[in-house]
Amino acid sequence: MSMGKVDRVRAKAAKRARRRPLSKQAMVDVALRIVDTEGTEAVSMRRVAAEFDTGPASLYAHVRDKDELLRLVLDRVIDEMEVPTADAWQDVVRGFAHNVRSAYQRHADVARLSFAHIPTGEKVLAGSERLLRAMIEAGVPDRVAAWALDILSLYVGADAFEGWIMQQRFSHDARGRPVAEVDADFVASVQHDMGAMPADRYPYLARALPVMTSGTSDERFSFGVDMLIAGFAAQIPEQP
Amino acid sequence: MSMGKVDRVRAKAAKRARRRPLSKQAMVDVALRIVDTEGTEAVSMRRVAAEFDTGPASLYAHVRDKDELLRLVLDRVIDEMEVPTADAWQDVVRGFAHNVRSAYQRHADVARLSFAHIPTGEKVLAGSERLLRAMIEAGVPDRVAAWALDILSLYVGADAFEGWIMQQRFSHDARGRPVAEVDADFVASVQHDMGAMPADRYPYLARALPVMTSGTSDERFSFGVDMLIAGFAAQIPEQP
DNA sequence: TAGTTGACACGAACGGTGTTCGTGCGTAGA
DNA sequence: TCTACGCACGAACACCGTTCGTGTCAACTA
Repeated sequence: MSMGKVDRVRAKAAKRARRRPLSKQAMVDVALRIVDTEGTEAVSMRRVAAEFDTGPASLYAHVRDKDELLRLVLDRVIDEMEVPTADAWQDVVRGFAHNVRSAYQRHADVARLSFAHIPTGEKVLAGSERLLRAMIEAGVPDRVAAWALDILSLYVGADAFEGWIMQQRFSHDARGRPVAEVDADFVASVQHDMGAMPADRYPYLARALPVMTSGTSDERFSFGVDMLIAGFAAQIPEQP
Repeated sequence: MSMGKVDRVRAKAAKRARRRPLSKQAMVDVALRIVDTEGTEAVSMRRVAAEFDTGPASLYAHVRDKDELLRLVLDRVIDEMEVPTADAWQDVVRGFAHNVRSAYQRHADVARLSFAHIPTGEKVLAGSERLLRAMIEAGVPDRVAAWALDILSLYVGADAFEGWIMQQRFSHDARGRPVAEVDADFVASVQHDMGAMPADRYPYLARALPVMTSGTSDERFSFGVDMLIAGFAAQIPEQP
């Protein structure tokens, strides 16, 4: 049953010819598919390599690090964003935030990778340019516009990441149960964690807790963006 | 040279008597010290166990998970915050944000653990209560106040985490070199990453890039908080 | 006091992880 | 035809989180 040396070499060559070749692109494809189905934590060099019928060492010819691979994944995801096209600067800001968030949301917890990473894809550059132009032309000071871009990116990434974690927790608990029930359970469990949170010592908190989870996550996100927009708007100096 | 059984048992007993006993508290102490000196990624069950002269299995009698241990670490850190005492609601919000951030900043990248975790420490409950009361008494609607707490917590955590990463990157590059030079290098490297970022295609972005890194990280953070405060303020309905 | 129970301790092992080293193959240029 | 050189990759290193089964010891019961 054992193969001779020639056979082994031939089988190896055939295998290599059959599968698609390694490349940065192809590796990102594979990694992103893993992210989509199982999240960023499930990506491992061995796992990616296995999809190419090889060992992990092969990947290091194309990529310095696991970190670099994940950064490439994030870059690809973020370049899925649509460039906002609205007229009013407020709508441009809203569109930017919404579109970046949508891109993240399509890919599990990929937003986890967004912290302290300055993206450089075509789309996100165009989107940022659009946002800055809209704000500055509306009279927002340069500094405010630049910082606004920074803050928005941070907020969007954080929201998308937190949203994914929450969704995971929910879908784990909720097996076809009614939403209201799951929601009530959540509030109850938080109250329990807070040590029954004596309502006489923390009356406002007790009152706020059910409100905090009211509304959809989309509504809460939009609310946050609108709060920031209102802040930016207040920075426009009066016209003489 | 080899020990008899009796000797081995005696040595073991002596060792056990000498070191301090395992407990949730003590484990959090050790884990937090590791976090402070080397960051959250450096915490491992083996490492913590080694500080008690034992193997990793011993820890599982006190803690369900590595996750639980890290959550306990975060809870301890967050309970270092000072409860804001200002009068004006805006200053309460500012104080809350600043104090939580300070607690995070004292402990490396501990803010990484803050996402989707609802803290339950005494101090943070008191701080939240104070914040909610200040806002609601100022006429902010319940829903806005509750969501404001949510958004602030998210923003503070994200800022502290990002700040730590940036600081790491800086202190790695900057070995006693003048700050301005390091800063210029940073801008240059970002520009390089952006594919030289043609200034004719992205004029606003090119202009905004140096501005984005202007000011201290504290200033940028305060700016963000003030933007949110302005947004919240705009939600106070007019008095009849 | 003798026996039992239960909480804590922990060595060993399982099945993973990222990364490096040394070697080999195959192709492009001299 | 010979020589480099980029890519491939098996093997190994030094870790990781977690579980299992056993061991030990203190406190409670009879």
